Amino acid sequence: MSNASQRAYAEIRSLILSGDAPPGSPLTEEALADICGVSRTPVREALRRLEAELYVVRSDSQRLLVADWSRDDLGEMFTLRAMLEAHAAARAALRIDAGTLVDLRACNARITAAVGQAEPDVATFLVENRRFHEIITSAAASPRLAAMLAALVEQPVVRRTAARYGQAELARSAHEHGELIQACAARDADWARAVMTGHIRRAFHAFSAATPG
Amino acid sequence: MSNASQRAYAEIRSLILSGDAPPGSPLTEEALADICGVSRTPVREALRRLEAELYVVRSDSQRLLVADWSRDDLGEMFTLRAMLEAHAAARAALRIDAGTLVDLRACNARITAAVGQAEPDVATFLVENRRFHEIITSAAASPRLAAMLAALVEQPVVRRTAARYGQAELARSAHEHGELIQACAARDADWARAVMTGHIRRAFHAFSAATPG
DNA sequence: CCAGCGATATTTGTATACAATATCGCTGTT
DNA sequence: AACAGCGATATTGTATACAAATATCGCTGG
Repeated sequence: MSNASQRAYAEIRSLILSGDAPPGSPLTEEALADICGVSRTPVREALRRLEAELYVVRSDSQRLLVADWSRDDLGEMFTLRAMLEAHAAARAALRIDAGTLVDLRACNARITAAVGQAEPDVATFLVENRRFHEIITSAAASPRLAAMLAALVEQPVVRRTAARYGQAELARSAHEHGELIQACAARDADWARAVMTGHIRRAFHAFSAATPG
Repeated sequence: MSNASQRAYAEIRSLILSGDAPPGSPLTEEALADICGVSRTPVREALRRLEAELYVVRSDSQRLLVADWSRDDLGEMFTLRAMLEAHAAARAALRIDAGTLVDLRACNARITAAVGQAEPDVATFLVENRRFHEIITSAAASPRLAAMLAALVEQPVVRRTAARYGQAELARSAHEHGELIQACAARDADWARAVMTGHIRRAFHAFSAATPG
């Protein structure tokens, strides 16, 4: 997937996640091509990928609609993410090298600094938190796992979760990251798995509490 | 994905899984278009999907190669499949309806019959085994889970595993299916999860024993 | 004989044209 | 007024043409 396709993918995905293209609204290739400033061909490739990732669904005969994620869907996404990311953490604990461990510590130091103040820097938290989880996933050294997780980690979902977190919860999140680093340094896969499972499931409950309906 | 795209997908996938296109061999769009009797456009769509499912990988600049699955890759695939399919079984136990339970029993009755003889009918076993697992996955009622599992269940891998099984192991497999049906009928998610986990992991070890290198 | 380089050829990426199919609205009939 | 049938329109699916990127191979110079 090269230039135009990737831009189309990012653009359409952003339309969906920002809410500009609300659930159930139709996505026509030509309109998207206009918006993205490319032809239909790369738009189609982007749509096929979004379809595989269940961001869009096919309605009665072939028309594409923005998918509508129910409360149950979101719960299932969090559960799958908890399973897969915990598995990634366990693998990472067994495989991570010293240099990556240093990166992880540095990353979490930035998170700790961002949330240590009375008025936490949520923007930095979001960026570094994402990076932290990416490092873990990458250290798991399983492209298949990484691909599955990529379609499961939604920044807007994380954002809503973080918005619900107060300073205390953000700090606890950073603390859990620290414990995960300890588990990795100790090469303790079970420990890492348990910490990550709790980490994600707590996020799920915070998200649920923040979500009406 | 309509007619030509789907045929291209099935055709190329079959080329890869049959070994006609061995690991590492290059896949050029035009050649595949000739083989499939369609133009490059549907071939490209098929390749994008195969790429997402990790059947093919991108080499140095943009050329596509048939992926080479290492022993570790296969182990990771089995582990992921065990996790996800066990999760599917747990969900299925909570959601399955009476009619589907009847289908499941009928399916496993055919499996039991096929493997009950001294000379087991492996072909029937393979067809009905696949159907059995599909029913469970479908009863889990999670399109996301179903999509993830679809890319993980390789018929050639299952075939090699079954080929390694003797009559006793095939019969045990059928028995495990029966236990899974019991767990579902009892609405016992933990039981279903445990049975499915063991079921897949045993298959993995049989496969490993059958695989040189 | 080998390294570096450039022309050629191959291959992928993107746009566009065309075909097939479904949707929607209109008209005419009952 | 309601509905069937039909035609216009919109949308997707496929093929092809062209552009850009990349590899291949032969040439030249050392």
